[in-house]
Amino acid sequence: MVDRPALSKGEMEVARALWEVGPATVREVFDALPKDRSIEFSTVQTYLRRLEAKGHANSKLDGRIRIYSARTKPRTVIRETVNDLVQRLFAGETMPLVRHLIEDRGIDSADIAELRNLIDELEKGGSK
Amino acid sequence: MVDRPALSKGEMEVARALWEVGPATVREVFDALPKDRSIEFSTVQTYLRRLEAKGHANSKLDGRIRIYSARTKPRTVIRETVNDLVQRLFAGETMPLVRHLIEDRGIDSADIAELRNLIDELEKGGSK
DNA sequence: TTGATACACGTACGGTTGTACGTGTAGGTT
DNA sequence: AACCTACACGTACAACCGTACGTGTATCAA
Repeated sequence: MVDRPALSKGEMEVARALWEVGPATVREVFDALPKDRSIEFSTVQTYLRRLEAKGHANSKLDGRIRIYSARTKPRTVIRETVNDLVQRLFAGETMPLVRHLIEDRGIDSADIAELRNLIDELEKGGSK
Repeated sequence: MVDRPALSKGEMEVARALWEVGPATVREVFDALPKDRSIEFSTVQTYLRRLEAKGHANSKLDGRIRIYSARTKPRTVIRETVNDLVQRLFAGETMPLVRHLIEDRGIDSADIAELRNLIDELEKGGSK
């Protein structure tokens, strides 16, 4: 469990794109970013470099093209990021954020169904 | 709706404390921070100053003592922060985060009950 | 073979952030 | 009166962030 530096916002979105498109070139990561996200190719390149510097990615040259791959799993990064956020903005409590998400951002009926299942499961199996 | 600069992590936790203890002195905000949060008084002072500079707080002198009060509501800051996070880390989707919170951080049975109510309400009234 | 294209890599630069110290002074304590 | 304490306020400073440009070079199209 090496303690890697936290990701900045910009790094995070590039990391997410990298998770999505798997081991990939800068171009592929760049293309995987939301198209309304106006950002230069070279900026993405910088983020990938920094991601690697922070130990969140690896890269190797394939010919003259550099291939990046994620080194940390989404789950890990999400956990650390969300834990930090909950700590700072909600004094460590989970539910206020859950409530906010559901009430403020809204979820559709398919999500409601899924959520119902989720908590049914929790109630059944997961005591602890 | 003046567009205020986003809050940094440190500013956020101080903002949260300020919301909690209402108009308050630096000392009161300082004391409202989790006691395991090792931080200097003067650092909190700096954060409050920055919060004010960013338009998220006001202050006035009451005799020798400066009183800070929040200028933005929790809901607003939370909304902006969470929206940004969801955008960057979850490509804009709400449910993966909800799922993460419930599965990874866990909620107790009281919370489950509350959640059930919440979605019952949603299903009943709120179509849209 | 000569451009055009694409990419790697180095570098940059002002702004923000985390963290805190030091100095001056008012108000309480002996 | 002489201290101690608490706070305001100014200042600091390195690291990190967002953002990107420029230069060199390999590859592809004509």
